[in-house]
Amino acid sequence: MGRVSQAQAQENRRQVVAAAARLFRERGVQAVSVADLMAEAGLTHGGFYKQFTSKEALLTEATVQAFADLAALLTEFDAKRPGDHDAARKDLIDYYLSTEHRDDLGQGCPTTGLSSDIASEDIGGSARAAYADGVGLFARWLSTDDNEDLATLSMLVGALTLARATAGSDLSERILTAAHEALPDTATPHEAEAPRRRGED
Amino acid sequence: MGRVSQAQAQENRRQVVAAAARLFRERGVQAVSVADLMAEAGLTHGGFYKQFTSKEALLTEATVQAFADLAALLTEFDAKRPGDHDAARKDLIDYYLSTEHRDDLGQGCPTTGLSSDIASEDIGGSARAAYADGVGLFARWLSTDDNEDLATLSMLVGALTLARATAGSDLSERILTAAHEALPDTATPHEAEAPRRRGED
DNA sequence: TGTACATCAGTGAACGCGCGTTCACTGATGTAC
DNA sequence: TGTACATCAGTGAACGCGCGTTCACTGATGTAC
Repeated sequence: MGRVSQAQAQENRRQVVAAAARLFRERGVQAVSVADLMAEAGLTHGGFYKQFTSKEALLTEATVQAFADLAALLTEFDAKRPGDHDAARKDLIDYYLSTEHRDDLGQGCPTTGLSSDIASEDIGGSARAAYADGVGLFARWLSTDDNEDLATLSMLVGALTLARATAGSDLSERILTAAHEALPDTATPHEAEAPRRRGED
Repeated sequence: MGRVSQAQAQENRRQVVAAAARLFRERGVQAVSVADLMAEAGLTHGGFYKQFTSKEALLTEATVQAFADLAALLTEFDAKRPGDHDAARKDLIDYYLSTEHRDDLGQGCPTTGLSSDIASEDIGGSARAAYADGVGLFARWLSTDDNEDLATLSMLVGALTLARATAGSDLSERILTAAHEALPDTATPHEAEAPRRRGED
């Protein structure tokens, strides 16, 4: 299996980044090996360093990718409620605090899913910067005016984090419900269907 | 260096659990080796299995210990405001959302500090159960009446999680401030001094 | 109280294992003519 | 369009390393008498 076309190489690279964006959220950076990531694209581990300088560098790319996917999801929510951002915001909150989202780490919000791995990264590093950019984007979308809603974002991230860590206890669902009811003007049963995300490969 | 007194053995064990409670929060379970933990108590790694059945079993004990420390801290907050739980609650929130707490992972809140490692544990495992118990305890303390305040807890955990992951960006402080202002009846500048925690060894 | 001996907390070498990264090699791709 | 050759994406063995766990051993502790 010699050289591969530039288009194929680019596609392989894309798949590795997509796998990282998913698996890093699902299991954490340390629990996913370079070999695991390459295998997701149907490759062996040796070629990894033809595409990436290190596993850590891939984390930055995966973070950028995960937040790009989130941005696309937010756009989708807006598209379903043309001209009514408040309704889209309400829909997003319904989805965010659903048990479906709680149980879907790989495709779930990178703000929550990557927080712990990013917190372990060096201050000043590119992964942290990509993460902070993504958080800013999300917070701005959550605002009902032209600011950013960091308090709502904190509530969402905290409730999802806690619901995941207490999954299996009845606290888990009660946390999601409590957070939902505490968010102003969005106190409705949270059964909204989640928009389908684009498939990964 | 042969056999050691039962009192000394018990004290060594206590120190290893204390080290785990601190380092697991600080760096995460995977980033702390059995040798690291034993070294904190001045021991070599080989004796670990005379005291614990596995590293995972130690996580359960460390979780219990970390939440016991949190409970003691909450009691301290109450003791400083005799008969005025609401004031104690306000003090706790000031501390919780301070930059000092953000930067003090090892001694900081286990609800936030252990959430990611606990989420990776098996559902039904003892570490998860210890964590859920601790979350319940904290949520009950946060209530102004006899219930539990899971929404406030979500806000606190989310803000601290985000502030830590965005440390180095100006978002970090703004998240702490925004969460503080969003919590009802506690909107004051967050400069409260933190109670001193008991030393570790 | 003193003695003989079993206990067992702690030591340090060793185990098998998986990791991130490197590297000589392969052979289809891409290009210069 | 066809040919000769340089490029380089991917392979798979190998590197050094650190991990969780095991184990034969040590020798002070704790106990039975």
